[in-house]
Amino acid sequence: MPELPEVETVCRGMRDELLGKKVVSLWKSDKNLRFPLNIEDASGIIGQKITYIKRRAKYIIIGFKNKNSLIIHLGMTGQISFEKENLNIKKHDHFYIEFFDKFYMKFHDARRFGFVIYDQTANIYKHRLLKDLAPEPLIEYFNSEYLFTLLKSSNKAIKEAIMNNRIVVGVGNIYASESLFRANIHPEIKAKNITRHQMEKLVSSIKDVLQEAIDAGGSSINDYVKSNGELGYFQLNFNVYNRENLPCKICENKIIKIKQAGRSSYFCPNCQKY
DNA sequence: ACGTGTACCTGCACGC
DNA sequence: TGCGTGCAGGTACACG
Repeated sequence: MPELPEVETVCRGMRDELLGKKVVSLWKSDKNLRFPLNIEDASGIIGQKITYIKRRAKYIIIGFKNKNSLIIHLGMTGQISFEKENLNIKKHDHFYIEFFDKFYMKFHDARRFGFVIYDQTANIYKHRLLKDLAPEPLIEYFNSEYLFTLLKSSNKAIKEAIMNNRIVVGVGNIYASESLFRANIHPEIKAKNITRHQMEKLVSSIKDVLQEAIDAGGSSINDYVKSNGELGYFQLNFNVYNRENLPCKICENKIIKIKQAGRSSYFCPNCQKY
C-alpha cells in the first residue's frame, strides 16, 4: 500500500501523538510479521521516552532516550492507530505499545508483509535494512544530473529503475506511473535512452507528485488510513493509476494497463509515446 | 558481482 | 451461493 506520501503522513501523525511519551509495556500477537520480533529483547525500550520519529524511504524509525530503536514498515496493508483507555484487540492486530496513562499505539496488518523490529545499534542508519538505501526523492541531492549519470547505461525500463530503492527510495507502483505520465515518458523506455531534458522533467514530476500527495494526506485505496483514522484524498487526483480504459484527462485517449516486472503499469499511449 | 524471480499473506472482485 | 482464479500501495533473499 503505502508509498512515501502515505508513510510520511503516518509518521507525522505519530510524531504529533507520541513524542516524549514513556513506554509502559509491549505486546505482540502470536503470528510473525515479515520479520520476527522478540518481545523480550524489545523490552529494552520499556520505561524509555520517545525522542524522535523519522522516516527513511518507507521505513519509520522510532528513537528512544537510551538510543534503542524500533523500525516499522507498513508493507502493503499495515496501519498505525492510537487508542486511549479501552484497548480493543481485533483480527490482524499484531503489535502495540502501551504508554503512560493508558495510551496505546497499535500496528494492524492483514497481509503481514509489514514488520516491527527492535534494534539497539547506536547509529540506526547503519542497520542492514537502511545502510544501502538511495537518496530521498525530495532532497536536492536527487536531481536530474544524479539520475541521468546513474542510469546512463541501464537497460532497465525507466519505471523499474525509479522503483528501485538503490536508485531512489519511496517511489512505489502508484507514484511511478503518475510521475511518468506527468513527464510524458513511456514506462517501458530503457533508462539509458532517456534524454537529459526528459530526465529533468521526470525528476521534477516525481518531486511534485510526491509533495502533492503528502499535502493531500496520501492516497486511500482499500486499506490505507492515516493514523488518526482519516482518509487521504490524493487518489482523486490520479491521472493513470487504476484508470484502465478510462479517458486520459489530457487527451481523452484510453489509458492502457500493462505488466512490468510483475506489476501493473498504467499510461496514456498518446501522451507517453515510446 | 550482478540482475532476476519468488516468496511471504489475506481479502476482495470477478466469472462460472 | 459457492468455488476457483487473479490481483492488490512492498521488498528481502535465494538463485543463476
